[in-house]
Amino acid sequence: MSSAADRAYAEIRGLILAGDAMPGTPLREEALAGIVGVSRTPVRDALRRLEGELYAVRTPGGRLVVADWDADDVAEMFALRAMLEGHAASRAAARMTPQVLAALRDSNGAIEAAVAAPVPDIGIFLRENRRFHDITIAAAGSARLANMLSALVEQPVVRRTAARYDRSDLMRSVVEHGQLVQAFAAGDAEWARATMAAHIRRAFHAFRTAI
Amino acid sequence: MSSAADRAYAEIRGLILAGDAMPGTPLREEALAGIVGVSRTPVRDALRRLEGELYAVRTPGGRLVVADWDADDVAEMFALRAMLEGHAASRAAARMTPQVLAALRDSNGAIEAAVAAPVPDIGIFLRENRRFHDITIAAAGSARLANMLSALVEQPVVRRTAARYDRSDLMRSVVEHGQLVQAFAAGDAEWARATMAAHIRRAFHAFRTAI
DNA sequence: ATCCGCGCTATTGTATACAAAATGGGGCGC
DNA sequence: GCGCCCCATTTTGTATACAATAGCGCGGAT
Repeated sequence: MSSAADRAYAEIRGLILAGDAMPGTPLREEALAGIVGVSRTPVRDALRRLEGELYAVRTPGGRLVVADWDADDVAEMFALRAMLEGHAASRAAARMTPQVLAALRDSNGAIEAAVAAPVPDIGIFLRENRRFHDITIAAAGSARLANMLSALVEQPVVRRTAARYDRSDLMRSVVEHGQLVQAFAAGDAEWARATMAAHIRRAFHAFRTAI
Repeated sequence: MSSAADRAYAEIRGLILAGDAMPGTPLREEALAGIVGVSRTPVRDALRRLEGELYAVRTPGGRLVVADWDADDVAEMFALRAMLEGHAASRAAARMTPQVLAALRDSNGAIEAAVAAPVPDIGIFLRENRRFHDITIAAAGSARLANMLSALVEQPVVRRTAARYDRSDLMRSVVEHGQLVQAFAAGDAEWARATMAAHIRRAFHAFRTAI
């Protein structure tokens, strides 16, 4: 895979998500090339991807600036994610295999262990939470769906939310994942869909109160 | 906007959708550059966009080939479109204005006229149908939603379906659009969502029987 | 005869040079 | 003083040259 373009993508995306590049900040190719340490060509590739994922928007004159995520857009992202990931859960339930089910149980077990520790390990929680959802999306068996969701799963948003969770909040995630596993085990697509949608909408409201 | 890159995008996309480039056909940058009459640089831009929209997929070695749309993927596209465009209709209903409503009525009036003509004009039908849906998506006021739907609205798929419509099929679209307008006029988001979802799922089955 | 390894070729990735276009500022006219 | 137009500078778009890498075929050994 293309190393320079990928590094540029990751680094510029990082700048945006970390808040180092505020909304409205112009994304100048040459300046970014200097920062990343590559030429303009891979930077352009990265910017085009970021534009496609709406991390950047184009001014009338063709210049790119960091996109502004207002509260409405965040709400819309959660709504879309609830819909699409609910759909993914539905498909996954219909295609569930013992191996995938075991992987999901393993992931949720790791989350539970991290939460049950004397000092809950947020790092493990985030990593395994991500893995749980990735496994579900992969189990849905739709490349298109996975592609759409990839632009929607904002790890930093999840992180900021999780950082403020107390133990009972974290445990609620474990319980909800457990409910999802039950729905998957039963092969009940609608149960899985509804549970996933509820899980994500709860996360949305946790996020809202967190900020 | 960038003329060469856009022409390359449109032309390569056209090759894929027209069936001139069958699934699995390698998309070689230099060859495409020759066809379009530009250099590799804008062709690369176009290919990256097409890759993001899953018109092309990447082989393990980094080469791009035309993606294969099997029946399952088409079904999934319609399912996603029903979900997302239903959501768009819901949002549009909540944000409806007299101006947008008038534009939608105007569009559907044009469709009805085209269908009612002694020889139904499929060209006008397709153009105005597209406009009707575009107005709805724009009225939803979500750039992210519009962005996702743009990769999902396969005009050629619609075209192949519409080409086999008889007058009663075409008229059914007019009726369904009329129902949507009613839901919009009432500002009933859930009515609009359900009507749009039903409209698209009917189109899906029309497509299935057409092929 | 088949399988492995080597090297060649085709293809993509990256850098740079050049062209075109847009923004911003300064000066001119009203 | 205000507004507008034009030019300089900055920034993006495109082309080309070069580098790296994957694929593939050939030849040899077992």
